[in-house]
Amino acid sequence: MDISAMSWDLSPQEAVNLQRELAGRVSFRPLPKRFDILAASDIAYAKEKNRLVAVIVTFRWPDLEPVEAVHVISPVRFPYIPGLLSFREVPALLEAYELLRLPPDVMLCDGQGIAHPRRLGLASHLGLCLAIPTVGCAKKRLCGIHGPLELRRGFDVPLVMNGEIVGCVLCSRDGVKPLFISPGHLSDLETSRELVRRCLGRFRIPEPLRQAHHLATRLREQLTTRA
DNA sequence: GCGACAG
DNA sequence: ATCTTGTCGC
Repeated sequence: MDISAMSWDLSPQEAVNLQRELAGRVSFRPLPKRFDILAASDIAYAKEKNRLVAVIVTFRWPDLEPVEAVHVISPVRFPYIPGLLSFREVPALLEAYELLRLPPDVMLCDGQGIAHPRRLGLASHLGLCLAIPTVGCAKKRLCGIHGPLELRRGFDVPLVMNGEIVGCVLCSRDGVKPLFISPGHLSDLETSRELVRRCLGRFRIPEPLRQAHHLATRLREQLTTRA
């Protein structure tokens, strides 16, 4: 199957079948010890106009100095269905990716990696399409179970699915709701968690994702405020 | 049948 | 995610 020529106009059932097939192609390995560019992606929706803004921002690693930011605005053509988020967001992110002048070495995604019912969350799906390492960083749990977590910055507990550890639940700041970290593609449990830890600033959301989210929101405003 | 349910 | 007002806290 040729991922680059993939059709994105699928029925939910076809999407599920595709996920089952693609999940077997996800691979795991430690993220590179050293690399130059980290990317973070996010999407904002202009509900009224049925359009979305896909944003990718890149940073130098490990200092996190901004490098470039790109975005695309495109129509929403797949409904939100828990477990099928990637079919709604990945197509636009692939378009945005083409606009980057400097290809990133790793991408942080706003959603799950393999912590997914069929082990193919947004981060895994996107990483597979781009053939680059990705890490999933979600604000809520999709599936899996975990024990109690002490709400102190840096603390984490394993996220378990069917007896297997698929990620971790990480407290990014004292007293806040935890993040759900899982490997996307070409990454692993430990290096994914450490990458996110190194991206933590003074807010709950890791700084790169937070900036991508800010830009997406700002662009959505323009879309709503203008003609 | 009854919840749970990324963004 | 989006919509939406005031409000509690550092």
